[in-house]
Amino acid sequence: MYALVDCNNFYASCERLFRPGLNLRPVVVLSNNDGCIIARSNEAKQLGLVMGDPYFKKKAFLRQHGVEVFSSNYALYGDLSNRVMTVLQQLEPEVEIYSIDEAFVRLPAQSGRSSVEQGLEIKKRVDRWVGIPVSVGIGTTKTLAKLAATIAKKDERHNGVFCLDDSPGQENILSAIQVNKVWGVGKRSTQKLNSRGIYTALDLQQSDNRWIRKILGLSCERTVMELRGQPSIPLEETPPCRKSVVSSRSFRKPVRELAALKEAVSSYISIAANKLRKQGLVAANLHVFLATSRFRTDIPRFSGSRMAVLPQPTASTSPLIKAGMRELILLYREGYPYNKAGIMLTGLSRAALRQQNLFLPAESKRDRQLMAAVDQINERWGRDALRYASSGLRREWSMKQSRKSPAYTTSWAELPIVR
DNA sequence: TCTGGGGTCCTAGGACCC
DNA sequence: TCTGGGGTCCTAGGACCC
Repeated sequence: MYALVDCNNFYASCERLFRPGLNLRPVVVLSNNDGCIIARSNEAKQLGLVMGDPYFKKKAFLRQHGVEVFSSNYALYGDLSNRVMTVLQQLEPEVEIYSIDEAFVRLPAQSGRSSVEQGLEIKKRVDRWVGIPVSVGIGTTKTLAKLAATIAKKDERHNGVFCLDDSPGQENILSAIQVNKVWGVGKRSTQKLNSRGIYTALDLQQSDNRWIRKILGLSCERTVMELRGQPSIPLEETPPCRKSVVSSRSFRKPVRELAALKEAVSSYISIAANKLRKQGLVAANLHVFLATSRFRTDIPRFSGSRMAVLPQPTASTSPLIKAGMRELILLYREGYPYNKAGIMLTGLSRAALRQQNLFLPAESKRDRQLMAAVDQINERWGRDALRYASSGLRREWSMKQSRKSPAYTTSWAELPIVR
């Protein structure tokens, strides 16, 4: 059996962990730049707040209902996520970390306990050792486990653990689930399925899989097989090598000048290059992109991207910035109020196995040492302690985060004090 | 005034190879 | 009159996920 362990309202639960006074209060967490609501406690859900609601539209409502609002604090969420995953890995031999707040776990058959008992044990242990509430869904495939988890979360009779096995009642349960709730079935596929008379998870399970493949492709055919209890999406314990690294942000307010865009793009490149080095990778290509607001139809709009092929694969910040600046200048059009810029690194390979350029000198040892020194200093003193001048000093474009909680667990200066 | 960020996989079509 | 067959690689766009 597979279990999906899913942290309940993860970001909101993280914020509550160090503010237990908020435990029965409505809490929401905002996306970067304090843009949208991306996490809600159950109380906030009950107030009718929706995932993706723009903050500025709900500000008054939130104040009126005494909702506690947080900017996102990824240092905190990342650290608590690691703790949850560590507990799972101590408890079970096979764990796939699926996202920041979810993991698939294989439940061993010969444990002498039912799978629901094992699920309850997992839930109890995470609660006790980390303090984050989780739901556990169990099934013979990952897709069924995901589905079971939505039931575990919604229906309080199950104490947060639900098993969707092949018992006779399964059909009733599947027939009560809308097809768009199935993992892998999104908005577009739902439209196509609905127009062909398929509305529920049961309808999909009973469709002809060849026919589904013709209409919706291979991925959806796999989903059908999985709904029938036939594993078609394997557990991936060791994550495959990353294929791209992205760094992008919305600006605090629209930016028109090239100079400010250069600072932003330099900063994003610095962040991404550091990520590359941390994982022992190098990139062969750098993409730069630039866009005005998607939501303003009353002003001129522009969105575009350019790619540079680097002279040789690298993880050094300066050649990446050099290439990025060149592409940005070519991409930039004067007179637009840009609201977002970003970069993407692709063509990744392991630094140790990189393909050298026959006609260029290999990257020097000095260069590597410089990067290692920069990373070390920034690890110790914070991301921006030492940075390239091209990424700017005043950074008026930098994102808004007006309601951020302390980095309780990852910064000595911000440790909570117990009296 | 104000609407996030970071990923993956699949498919079709074009370019190219022998 | 008539113009093969079997491949690979790359890219862009679509769809999906959290």
